[in-house]
Amino acid sequence: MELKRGTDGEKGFEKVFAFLRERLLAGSLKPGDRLISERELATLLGVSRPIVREALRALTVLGIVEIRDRIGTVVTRPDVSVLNDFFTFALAQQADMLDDVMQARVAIECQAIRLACERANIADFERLQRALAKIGETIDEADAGGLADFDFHRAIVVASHSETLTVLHSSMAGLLTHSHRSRRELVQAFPSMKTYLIDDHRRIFEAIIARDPERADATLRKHFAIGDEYRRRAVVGDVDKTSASG
Amino acid sequence: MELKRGTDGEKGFEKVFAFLRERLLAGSLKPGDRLISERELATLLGVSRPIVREALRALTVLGIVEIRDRIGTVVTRPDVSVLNDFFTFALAQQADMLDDVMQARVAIECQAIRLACERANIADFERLQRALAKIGETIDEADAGGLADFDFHRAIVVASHSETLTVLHSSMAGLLTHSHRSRRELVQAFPSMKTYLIDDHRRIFEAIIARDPERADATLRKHFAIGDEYRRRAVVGDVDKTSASG
DNA sequence: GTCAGCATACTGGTCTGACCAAGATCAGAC
DNA sequence: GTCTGATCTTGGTCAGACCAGTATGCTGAC
Repeated sequence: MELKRGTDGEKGFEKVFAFLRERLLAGSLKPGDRLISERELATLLGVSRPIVREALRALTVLGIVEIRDRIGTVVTRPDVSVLNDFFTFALAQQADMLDDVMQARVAIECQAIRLACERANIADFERLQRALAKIGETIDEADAGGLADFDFHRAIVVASHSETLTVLHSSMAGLLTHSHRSRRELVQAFPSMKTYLIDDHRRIFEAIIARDPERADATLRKHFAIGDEYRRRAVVGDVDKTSASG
Repeated sequence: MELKRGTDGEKGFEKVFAFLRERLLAGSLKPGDRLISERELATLLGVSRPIVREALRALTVLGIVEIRDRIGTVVTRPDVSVLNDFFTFALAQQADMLDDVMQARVAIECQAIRLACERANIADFERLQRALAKIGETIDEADAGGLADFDFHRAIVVASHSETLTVLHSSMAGLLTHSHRSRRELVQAFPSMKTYLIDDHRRIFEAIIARDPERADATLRKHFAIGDEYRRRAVVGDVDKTSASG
């Protein structure tokens, strides 16, 4: 990595950032710790306060520290929001990335569901069941339905008890909700989707209950594939109730 | 999202950040564009220059813009380094996260290999083949061997032609190299690993050549599982040449 | 002795204005 | 028309200042 040893060579910002990074990585600065004040840091490193603020702000957007007004700067546990921001920006500038992100989402979820089969506990099962029920109840509503769909999938990832997977998954949350919602809007055009949505999710749920990773993965994968298929058909205007297309 | 409409309410930093974020997300600021100068931005938004710098610095660490000394600030294509930084920091503070990250790595790679089966071209095949050969050549070297191993796996992800997967994968590169290297050190203790390493990678390669996603995924997954198994046995000192354990 | 209340030191949040070094630009010399 | 150099502009940084609240501790009342 480009972890330059920061004795003196760097410019102001780099110096402060490297200084803090070292402590952070070495563990001498742990979550919960309060940093010394901006002024002290400035004099300590021989830079001006604005520079210190730049470094602190940088760490803030990275979710490493939190600047509390009139309190001080404290080290926080790494947060998701960074990835969220990143994906948000990245996506805005490359719309074609959306399909890519969906692939990543599939990757995360399929791995999560395998872990979920091993690690899920009663609470996870209950959460999944509730989400499943909600999907059935909101099948005709685009907004609520999309949310229920999203909740179910999130419940899968949560059940994996893997923080990293959860973080990655939720970092794509913004995009996923869009996707889920638009999928629900397709329900109007594709009545057959209702069965697909309900049955698929139920089958996925059952596979987790059965603690069968292979089946769960395969079912989930198929679920995504069918969703893609519907979306493709929607694009070409091939609706199953032979209505007019755009 | 917390995309507050930034007319005036926010504090200085938020105001500038929100202002730029809007342009970035709306697409009026595209990669390659040069922002107006810090001074102009400051007067335009009614804040001081240090504040503007904070916002620009924040965007910099997010990999959205690049501040070029004495040139100006330009919008860049979203970069991996953010995720790299994030994972680096996150991992430093939660060592237990490493296993989690490995799970994410498996997720990414298994998805990537499926895509690779569909999308890989001749160049990808050749890259894989070269990496495979390298693995055979460097089987007795810890460093070079670890690198060759890593290259092969990266080649898989590259062959998926999915930028997001590639980004995610390489963001975990730092950790993966460690993992690959320590695995190679195990080779000393487990002579049987040589066969495992070479044969497994070859089987993976063949599955991609055959363009069989299911087989490729399954083989890769098994590959990881066996690696885990070796690592577990190493921890408990169960070496296959009945040598002394630590 | 205890506790409320206020003064003060300290913190982040921000601004102003200034200086430096070097790329960018354009006028003027050739 | 081209080349060169002064000037403008840009980022990089600093110093010092003010504000608004927090935290602390001292003081005085009880």
